[in-house]
Amino acid sequence: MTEADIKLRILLAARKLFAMQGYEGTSVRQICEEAGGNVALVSYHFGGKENVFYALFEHLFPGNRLPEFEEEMKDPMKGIRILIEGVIRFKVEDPELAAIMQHEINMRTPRIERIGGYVFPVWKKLREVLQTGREQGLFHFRSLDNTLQFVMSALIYPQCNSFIDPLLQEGEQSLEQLIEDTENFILQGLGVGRVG
Amino acid sequence: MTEADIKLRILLAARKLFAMQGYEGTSVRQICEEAGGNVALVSYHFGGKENVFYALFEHLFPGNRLPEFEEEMKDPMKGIRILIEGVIRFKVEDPELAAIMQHEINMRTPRIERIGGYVFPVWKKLREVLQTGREQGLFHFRSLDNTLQFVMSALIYPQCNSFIDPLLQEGEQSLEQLIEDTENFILQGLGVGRVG
DNA sequence: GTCTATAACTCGATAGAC
DNA sequence: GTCTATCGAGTTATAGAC
Repeated sequence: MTEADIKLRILLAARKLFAMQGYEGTSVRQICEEAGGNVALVSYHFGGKENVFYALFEHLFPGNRLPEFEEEMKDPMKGIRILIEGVIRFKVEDPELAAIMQHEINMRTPRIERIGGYVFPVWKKLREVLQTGREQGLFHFRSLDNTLQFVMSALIYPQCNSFIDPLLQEGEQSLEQLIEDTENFILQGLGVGRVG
Repeated sequence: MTEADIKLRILLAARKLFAMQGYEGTSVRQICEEAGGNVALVSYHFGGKENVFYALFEHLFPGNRLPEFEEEMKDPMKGIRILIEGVIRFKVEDPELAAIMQHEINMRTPRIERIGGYVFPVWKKLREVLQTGREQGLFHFRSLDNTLQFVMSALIYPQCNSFIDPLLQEGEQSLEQLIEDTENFILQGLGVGRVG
């Protein structure tokens, strides 16, 4: 068992447990047990529970790759599609980190400020795209603030709550179908294709 | 200080603290300190921390008044407007209880099942309204499951996160304006007025 | 690098005084 | 009805053995 092994296993164990129980609700003991190591390893490798948390974002959050799409973002239609697809893919591929973020934000935890540093660039870009799209006559809405929140909602919220599964009846669907439905709802909500 | 006084003060203190810190993150000691009473009063009046939690829903959740609108719900357009307005008003009038619910759902806490008993009737009604509206040719969408989640998202998520305030720029708005914007986005998203 | 043992703390709950 | 005092079980963190 090399150092990288146990460090990574601690990270993955922490992600799993933070997602299920929250940061406060998860003990260092639990993390190390899940990772197959000893209680003291968190202090030794990360210097405390808090640093394990931030290491998750440093290593596993894909929003850091946003600058790669700089060019496509200049076209609002391309831009909003890329953002929709990117956020949904993130949520499906790493539902645990997504749940952790949603929880931290909802609870306004003491870690929220540093989390903002990771996620704000994504939503700022979405805001720009909505703004540009309205200026070009593609999107139609009264309030940019509210619209930003509606679009964020449709991206963030669904599929994050197995809680509401009893209300659903259609069973499994493909990722592509989900992305298409989301695009349709959001673009219609933005009044794409509307006259005036 | 009568019994009702301290019981109510404990409830309000618990609501405030659960909203800020979550159920697990809030100690009985904190609740009693906030309520201006002693640690033992929770055990005495409620029989434990858990019963304080459920008492919040029993006494303060307005979704229990849903049956009053049975008649209006038969018209999908009236129905969806009532649900939109009702949910938004609840969130604005009792943001703490709303935050508690969002947190519990997000974390799939051990209390989630009983919470479902309070909130599922509301979302079941929304599902019915969407279904009926589609059958009547008013709404247009592929997946009822996904659409239900998009509408729920636009209702639940916005205004719940002061976290994203740094991304907003338009300042205060009236409740009526918020309801109107939400209605517009959702109804457009549902394809109201679309041909075919 | 990983462990055990333990210090120092906070938690929920309650017995018993008043 | 409300308090103090306390129990037992949990927590983070770390000193020191190996």
